[in-house]
Amino acid sequence: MDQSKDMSFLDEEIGFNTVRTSKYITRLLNQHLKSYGLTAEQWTVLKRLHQRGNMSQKHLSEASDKDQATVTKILDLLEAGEFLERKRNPEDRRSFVIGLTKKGEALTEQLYCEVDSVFQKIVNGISEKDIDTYRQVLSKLHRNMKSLI
Amino acid sequence: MDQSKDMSFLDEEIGFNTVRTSKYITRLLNQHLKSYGLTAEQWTVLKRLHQRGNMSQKHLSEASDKDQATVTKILDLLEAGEFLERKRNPEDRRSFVIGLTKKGEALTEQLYCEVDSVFQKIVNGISEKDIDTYRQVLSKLHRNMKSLI
DNA sequence: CACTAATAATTTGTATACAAACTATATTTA
DNA sequence: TAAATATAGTTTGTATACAAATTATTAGTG
Repeated sequence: MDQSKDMSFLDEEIGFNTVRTSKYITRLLNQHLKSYGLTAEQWTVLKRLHQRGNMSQKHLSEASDKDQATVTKILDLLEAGEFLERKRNPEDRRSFVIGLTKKGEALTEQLYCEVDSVFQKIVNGISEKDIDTYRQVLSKLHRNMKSLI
Repeated sequence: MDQSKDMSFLDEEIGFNTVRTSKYITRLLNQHLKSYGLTAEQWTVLKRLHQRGNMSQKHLSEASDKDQATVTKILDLLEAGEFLERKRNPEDRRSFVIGLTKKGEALTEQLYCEVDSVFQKIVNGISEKDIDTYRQVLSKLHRNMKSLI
C-alpha cells in the first residue's frame, strides 16, 4: 500500500516520532544536568530568566510555554535549590517578581556552553539546510496546532 | 550576533521547539481521545497491539519506546477500561501475553480515521518535500541520541 | 543439583504536564 | 460604593516519564 495513504502514516511519522525525539532530548539533557541539581525543564526556566530578566510567574509561564501550575512547582524546586527567588510585587499583592540569585546567574552562564555541546552532538551529520527545513516545519506545526487548540 | 554562533541557538531551535511541538501534539490528541476514555499514550499502546498482535509487556515496551514501569501503569488503566487483557504465559510464569479485547479492537480500528484527520490538520500547508525532510531529520536525531544515551 | 546470574514485571519516589477548582487580591460595573 | 467580575498564583488529582529497587521466576554454571 502506498505509504502516504496508510491511515497511521502521519500519526507515526509525525506524531510518534516527534514525541519520541522530544523524550530522548529531555532524557539526554537530564543526564547532563543532573550533576548540577537541575532538570531540562528547570534549565528552560533559568534560561528564560537569564535572557529576559526578572518577570512575573504569569509571564514566565508564557515565556516558557508551560502551564502555570507546572511553573509553580518548578519554581518551588528552583527556589529550594537557591537558583532563584520570588519577591513580592509591591504594586500587586497577588503577584511575585521572579529573579535569579547570583548562584543561579553564574550557573546559567556556565551551562550555555555545555548544553550547546550536547546539541552539537545531537545534530551531528545533519546539514544546515535540513536543520533549517526542520525548524520551519516545527514552526508551521506549532502555528497550525495553536489555531486548533 | 550571527545566530548560528549564539550559544543557545540549537538548544532553542531544536531542543525547546521539538519539546514544545511534542507537548502540543499530545495535548491535541488528548482532547480528541478524551471522549473515548483514552489518552494519546494509551492510543499508542493500542495501536501497537493492533499492528503487531499479542506480545509480552517487555516487547510492548520496546515497540512503543516506553519505560517498562510506565507500560505497567498504562496497561493497568487500559485493562481497567477493558480495552485489553493480560493473560499468563503458560511457558514462562514471569511473563504475560497482552492482547486487545473485542472492544479494544473495534475502537482501535475506528480511531485510525479520526486520528489521521487530526494530523491532516496539523500538517496543513506543509509540502510533502518538507515533511520528508522533517522525518529524515527526526530519524537522524534519534539515531544520534541513541548512540549518546 | 545447588548456587549464581539474568529476566519479566512491579513498586516506590520524584518531576512534569495539565485539567479543574480554590484563595486572595485587583479591576470593573451599575 | 458595594457587588460582580477578572486575575495571579496555588492546590488537588490524574497521567506519564523515568530512575532505582524489589519480587518471583527462569536460565546458566560449576
